Amino acid sequence: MSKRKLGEFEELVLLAIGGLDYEAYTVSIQQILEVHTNRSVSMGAIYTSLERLSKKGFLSSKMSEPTAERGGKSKRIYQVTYAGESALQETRMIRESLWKQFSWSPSWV
Amino acid sequence: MSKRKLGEFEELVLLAIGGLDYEAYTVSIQQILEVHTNRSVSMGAIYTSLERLSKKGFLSSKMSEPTAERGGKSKRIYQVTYAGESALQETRMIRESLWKQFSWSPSWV
DNA sequence: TTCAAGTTTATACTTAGTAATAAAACACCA
DNA sequence: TGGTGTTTTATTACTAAGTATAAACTTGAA
Repeated sequence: MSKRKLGEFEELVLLAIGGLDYEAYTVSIQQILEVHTNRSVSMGAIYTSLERLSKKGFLSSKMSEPTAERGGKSKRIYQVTYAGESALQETRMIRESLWKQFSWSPSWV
Repeated sequence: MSKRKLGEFEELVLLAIGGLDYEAYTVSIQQILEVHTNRSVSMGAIYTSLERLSKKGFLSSKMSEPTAERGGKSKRIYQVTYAGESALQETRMIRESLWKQFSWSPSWV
């Protein structure tokens, strides 16, 4: 067992995939992320993130059949593994426990 | 506006400081983080993070008076700025909206 | 003058983001 | 029917930003 931590973008990618029931591939992930974060996200950024997440065991994937539309080449479909889901839960817990203490006070500077 | 984003560790540091009312310096931040994350955190990691966060305008700081204990030199005390607080809120919102969609399904692999 | 409690710097490693290339499939027309 | 173009997607190579470790420096009380 090694590092198994989540980067900030990796976390968003995992969450996006978890919301895309069996239909998660680079383009649909990109769309979801752009909608939720309200900023543009490049395919390459997603791709490298997907690779790392797969290596860490947080994602599994398989190639789909090609579809009968123009340019409809086969996609690589991703899914969050059990390990991925627990990693998400864990970082969520940590942040929540810190938020409980949090109180913003006006600055003295 | 600017690209002011938060790294995963930067976010934890900000949250920790927000919970340490006027008493946040490197060592107390370290303690809080170790308690909440249950893993060891180095001073240097915190320090570089504090620097970046200050440059981004998410933290302000001042030196304290020395204390009367052995080795009690003056500490640099940090506080979350208004900008820092909103950055935290924003990333929290994004994650929450993604969690709403999230549903983990057993793998097909 | 020694030592504890801090801060700061140097450096290596990991994640994130950009840009460019490659490949698979359908459309369209000579 | 074969070739060229266009769309959709995957992949790789490179650069920038963030994270981690370790060691060096500073200050002040004992």
